[in-house]
Amino acid sequence: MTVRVRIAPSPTGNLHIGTARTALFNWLFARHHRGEFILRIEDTDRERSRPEFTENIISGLQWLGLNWDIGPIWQTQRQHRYQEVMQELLEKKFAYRSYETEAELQAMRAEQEQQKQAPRYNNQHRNLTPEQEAEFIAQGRQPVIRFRIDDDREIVWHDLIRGEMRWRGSDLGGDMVIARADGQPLYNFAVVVDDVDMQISHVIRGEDHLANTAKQILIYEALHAPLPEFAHTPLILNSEGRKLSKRDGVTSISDFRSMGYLAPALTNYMTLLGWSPPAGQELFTLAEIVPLFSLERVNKAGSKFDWDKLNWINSHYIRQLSPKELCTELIPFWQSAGYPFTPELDQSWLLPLTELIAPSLVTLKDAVDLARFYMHELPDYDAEAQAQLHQPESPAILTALTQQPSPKTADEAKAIVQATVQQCGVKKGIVMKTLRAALMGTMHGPDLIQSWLILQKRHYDQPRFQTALSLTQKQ
RNA sequence: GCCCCCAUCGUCUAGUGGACUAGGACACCUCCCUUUCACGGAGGCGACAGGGAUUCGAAUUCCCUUGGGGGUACCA
Repeated sequence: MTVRVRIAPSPTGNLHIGTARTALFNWLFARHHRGEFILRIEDTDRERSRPEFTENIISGLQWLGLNWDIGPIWQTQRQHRYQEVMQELLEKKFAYRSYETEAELQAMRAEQEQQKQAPRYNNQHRNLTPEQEAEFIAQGRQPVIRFRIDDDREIVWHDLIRGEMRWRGSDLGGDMVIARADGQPLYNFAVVVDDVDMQISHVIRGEDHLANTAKQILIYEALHAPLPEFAHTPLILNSEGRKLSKRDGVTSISDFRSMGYLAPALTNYMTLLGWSPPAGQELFTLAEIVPLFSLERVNKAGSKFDWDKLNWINSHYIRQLSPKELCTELIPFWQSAGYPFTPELDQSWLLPLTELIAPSLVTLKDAVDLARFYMHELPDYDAEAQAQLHQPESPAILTALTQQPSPKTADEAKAIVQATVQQCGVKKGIVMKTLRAALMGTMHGPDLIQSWLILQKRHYDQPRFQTALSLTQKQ
């Protein structure tokens, strides 16, 4: 059988990490089986769908490297097809027009709730006479179209992740609306028409669709269409253990990107949420997962999103990059921080700087704070650094340093430190601390010798010694 | 309320009746490296929700309880 899967996001928000993970699993499944992956934009909800969200979804999938073979296909472009199938269902009496007003439906639900019953549609318009229909129409009512769901039906399917699934028709809430009063087709109907037309072989989606699958199977049957395989993946949960939603803060792929997460880190982490490789390794590229991926190894239980682990994976991928590659990633972050530099002209110090701070980066954005000390002629001297500069031996050490030429190499820098140790008769640690305070304005940071060499290239070292020296006098 | 799903360290997970005194990863703690921070290296802490049943033997099978989650739209 030819494998053909799809990701079907609705453009009512940015590309959500849950959608992205479902896309990822579909993509991996398609690539593993040398099948096809389709992108379908489910924009039947016209009030909530926005073009900018479609834009965000498409660029997000591209950025993650989840390329599709067919699409994007917009559901709104398939209106005529839905009307056609709708007509067929009406003619064959699988569907009918239902004339309740919103208020009547609400009243029905309220009464059911009061009687501690499950809210459901009571199918009261299932067999209206032509006269009754004419009466409703005369009243100006706009009908929805409902699909018949027989209470005594049992729906059974074998889920590729969950095994045998069984639903009673009576638990599906009565005849379901498949088209609104304005004629717009609704999700459960449009999905089936599309999946049938597009010959989708495997429907892989989140477990929040379990009940929808039962309903959709009924539509497949009415259409005499072959059933695809179904696989319902576990959900990504927030720290409270609930389905991750927009309200949980950062959940869209574009947000992760602007926070400085790398695409390979994100796909690696998302893969680990609910799936594990046979051999147990945890770090792998998309290409490495493809031959290993199978739905059999997908978990049933939901998994909590864990920033710590994502951070660890991201820092791993950052360290995998060459200084040149990493620098290219970092430049946009430095630019939006407003740092004054010219990417092409300043390679001589941007590259060593990148190499220097690379081990400290968890996200690309961390480079903004870490590079701050090298971007302007003078740093801000924090309290700790000032305290160090107020030490009795500081003036002598700094004076000695100002009398030395700026070092061009690490060896020269170390020699200067050594000479200063001799000249001032203090321990090396004292010289290093004073040097760090004077050069960096803070007592913590990347390797001091390397930092000095970068500052020297910019001719920032001597001005900093001078400034530090003047600070030793102030109280 | 009703229906459905799920249940191993704090978190992600391995485990498909004996190789389990339950393995790995993240986080956390200790030590080493080091002028500092980070990286790296070596250790440590830490889990089968509870109760029955099946079996010579159960984390693994079955049942119940408990707990958690999802769904229950003229959203997707």
